[in-house]
Amino acid sequence: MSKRSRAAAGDRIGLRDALVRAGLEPHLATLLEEMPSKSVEVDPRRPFREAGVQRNEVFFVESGILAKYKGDGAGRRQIIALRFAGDGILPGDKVADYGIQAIVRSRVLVGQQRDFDPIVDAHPELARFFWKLTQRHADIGYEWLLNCGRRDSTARVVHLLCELAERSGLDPDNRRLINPFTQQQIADITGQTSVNVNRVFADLERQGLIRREGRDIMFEDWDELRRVAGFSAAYLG
Amino acid sequence: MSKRSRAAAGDRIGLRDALVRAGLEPHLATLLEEMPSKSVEVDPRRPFREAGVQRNEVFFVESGILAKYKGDGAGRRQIIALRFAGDGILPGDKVADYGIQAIVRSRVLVGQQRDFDPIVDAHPELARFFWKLTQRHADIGYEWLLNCGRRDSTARVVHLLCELAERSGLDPDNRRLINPFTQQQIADITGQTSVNVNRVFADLERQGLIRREGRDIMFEDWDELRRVAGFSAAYLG
DNA sequence: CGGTTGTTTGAACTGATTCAATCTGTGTGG
DNA sequence: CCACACAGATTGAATCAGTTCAAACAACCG
Repeated sequence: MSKRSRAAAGDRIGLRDALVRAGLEPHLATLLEEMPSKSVEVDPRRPFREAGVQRNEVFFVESGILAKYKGDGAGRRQIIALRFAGDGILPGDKVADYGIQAIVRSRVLVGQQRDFDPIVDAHPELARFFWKLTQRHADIGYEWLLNCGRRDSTARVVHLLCELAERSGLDPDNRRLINPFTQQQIADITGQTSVNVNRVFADLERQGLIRREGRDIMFEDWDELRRVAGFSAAYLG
Repeated sequence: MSKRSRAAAGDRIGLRDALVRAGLEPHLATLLEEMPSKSVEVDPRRPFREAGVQRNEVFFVESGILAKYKGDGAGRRQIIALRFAGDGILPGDKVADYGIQAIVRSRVLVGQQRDFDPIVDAHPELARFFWKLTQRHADIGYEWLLNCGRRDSTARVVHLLCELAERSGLDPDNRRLINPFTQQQIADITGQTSVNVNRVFADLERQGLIRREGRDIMFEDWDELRRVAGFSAAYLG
């Protein structure tokens, strides 16, 4: 997805535009938008789709942010991926082993796999487009894995903030990041506890690297933050 | 990829067969195998491809195991994905931010992107096949993320062993797992130190859950191991 | 045999968790 | 406007899982 010049996390753009920005040919984007589907408002932190059931659906995020998550079987929860406006959650060939929740109030286009598949079959470029999109999602997943596996808790949190700034299109001179996450959600993404996330934030603020206003975050020292996070935007493609 | 009835980690099967087993139409598999390419022996734990350079190559594993890895910029290393026989490492549109190494001595078919792309363009089913394959790889990556983020060190190690048993096709009544990994590599996959991996193994053996002969591992109590790992093979598709 | 690579063990340390309590902001109904 | 409930943020104290450092040991190979 190419970078957007100015678009906050909660922005509202049409699905077609979002797909075109993501690199899809306009006429194919139109096709997808016109696919039989319903557009749904999804409340944050409420059940939307549970894991473990057969789901024959396609989702496209029109606005807001969705999270895919998995449980470890003992109540611990890991958010494994985020989907921003224009991103999709595509059906696999098996029972979905992940649930879906919204991070912020989101508008989601829900289609049926039986309507989606024929369109893809009829337009080979779509398979290629979704292949590339899946590749991008996998690459982000790999960076998250590096994050959880090899970085300390401060770096993990800051890395997520840097990624969020990139993906939600913070402009470089505007230092305010509109942070849509609760500390618990940041914990679920970065593989730690909300208590520790809170301590990390307090530390960062004490060191003067960030300043906080409510949930939002001011990047006081962008370069130093990138450094402590070991952040390089390369993996975002 | 469908399960193989009997095939150890180091087995030697033709690429074509491996691709067909992975679900590809025979004539398409033939096309890929006949693509201009060279077949290379890759030594384990030696540099094969470094991160950060433009790579216009496609790789298909003919035999053995390849690992994709990333560094955190401070010398710490995370293995982010494994590729078994029949798996491919497909080119992205950007500079590869990961390196490649072999886990065991492997035979790898190396092709050029400029030869690969036209074949895919000419055969739409290939785009769909690789899309599905990428989706599978992403799903495995997500499970690894859950592993690193939410499970303790014992569960992480055992989970990897269970996955290895599934992916390399251990048969259910044969309890011996031919383990190709050094403890350092297991540490690099599960996000911990080799010292701790060693302690985990010693614990598991002390508890009678596994027995070790050299590097290989006997599953003494398959059910209990799956339980401590929270392992369910669903994500492997 | 010597060199190299991987495994094992101990002791000290520390980053992060756990548990529990308190505080803050926001929305709701009276 | 206030009282109340609720979700999320903050803090402290105790604990523990996993790291770090360092050294010894084992297996393999030319």
